[in-house]
Amino acid sequence: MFKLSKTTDYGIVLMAELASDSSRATQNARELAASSELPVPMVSKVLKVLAKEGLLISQRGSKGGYSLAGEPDSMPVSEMIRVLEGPLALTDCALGPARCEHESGCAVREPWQQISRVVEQALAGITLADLVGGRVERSMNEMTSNMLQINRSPEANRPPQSEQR
Amino acid sequence: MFKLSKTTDYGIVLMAELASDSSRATQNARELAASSELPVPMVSKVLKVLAKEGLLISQRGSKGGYSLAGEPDSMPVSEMIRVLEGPLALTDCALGPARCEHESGCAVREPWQQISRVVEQALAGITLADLVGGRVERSMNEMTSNMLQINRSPEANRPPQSEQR
DNA sequence: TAAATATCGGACTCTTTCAGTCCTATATGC
DNA sequence: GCATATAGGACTGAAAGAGTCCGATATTTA
Repeated sequence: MFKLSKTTDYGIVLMAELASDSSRATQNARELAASSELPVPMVSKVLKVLAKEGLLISQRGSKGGYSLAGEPDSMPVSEMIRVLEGPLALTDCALGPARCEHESGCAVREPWQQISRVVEQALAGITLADLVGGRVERSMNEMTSNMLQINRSPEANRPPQSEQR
Repeated sequence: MFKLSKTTDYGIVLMAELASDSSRATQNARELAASSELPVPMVSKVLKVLAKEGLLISQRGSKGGYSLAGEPDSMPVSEMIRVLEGPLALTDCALGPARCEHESGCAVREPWQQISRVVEQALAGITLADLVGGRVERSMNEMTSNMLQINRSPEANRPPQSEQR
């Protein structure tokens, strides 16, 4: 149905939970499960992934737990999605060349790659700080109107720049 | 893995196939399967959905087949995705209120709704004509830079964190 | 009218992914 | 040493995905 997995959903909720209460820099899985009203084993599983991928710092043993590995405003949503969900690609062939067996016949391969990249950039422009600060709505509306306005321009001259990452 | 289903992928390829060859306004499932190198039963299944949803016009009987229901430049990608994939919602709670059982506790519900909407708008800004005309890349790059510029508002000034492993 | 050709509307199967649980090993604080 | 955490798996049931197939209906052509 073109939606994120629950794992990713939970992961971002948990990150937001950690970011929203700076008085408790480190919280363990049980505490986070309680405050987010999510099942403990699932929370534990997600936190492990986030720690392994470097978005959280884990502390073992008694008095242990998890804390953010960086500042919320330097943690883009696209990064959380990437580590929990895998690389963003709207279709298989958007993952790169030689992924699609119908190379020659497919006319929409390159557009898909571009579109995937745009979605990723949109998600890269929103950080954890935006989520907990409620700043998303305003910037989103401006963003949207600008996007539509630009894409509705029928003819324009192509700037020969291609941005790769 | 946060990607579209093959059904949707096929559907857009088929729409593009129909849009790219205006000399044959109507093509049947077998012809479209041949030109797109996709299995016939699957192509047939997808075309049925697109016709039922009003994106294609179907003609039964001998000499029958499918044709576009409108002009390619008035067929946004978001619409094709919606009819084949269902309503776009990155998470369950983005589908609307009363979808999430953790209403009071969840701090990121509204941001998710906004983010979903932005992704949808991004996809609404690209039409079938863009796909077959290869116009996507140019407008996409402009769009992206504008989105990022806008979102980099007041206090959030930082280079995007790019974490490689 | 009869035959050939297409779509229409399902049901159906097989496979893969998802969501969630559970267990053992290891590290840490007191 | 013991209680408490995370680390890293394996494991299961449920659900969605991908693809096939069949009978019914509509249309063209001979």
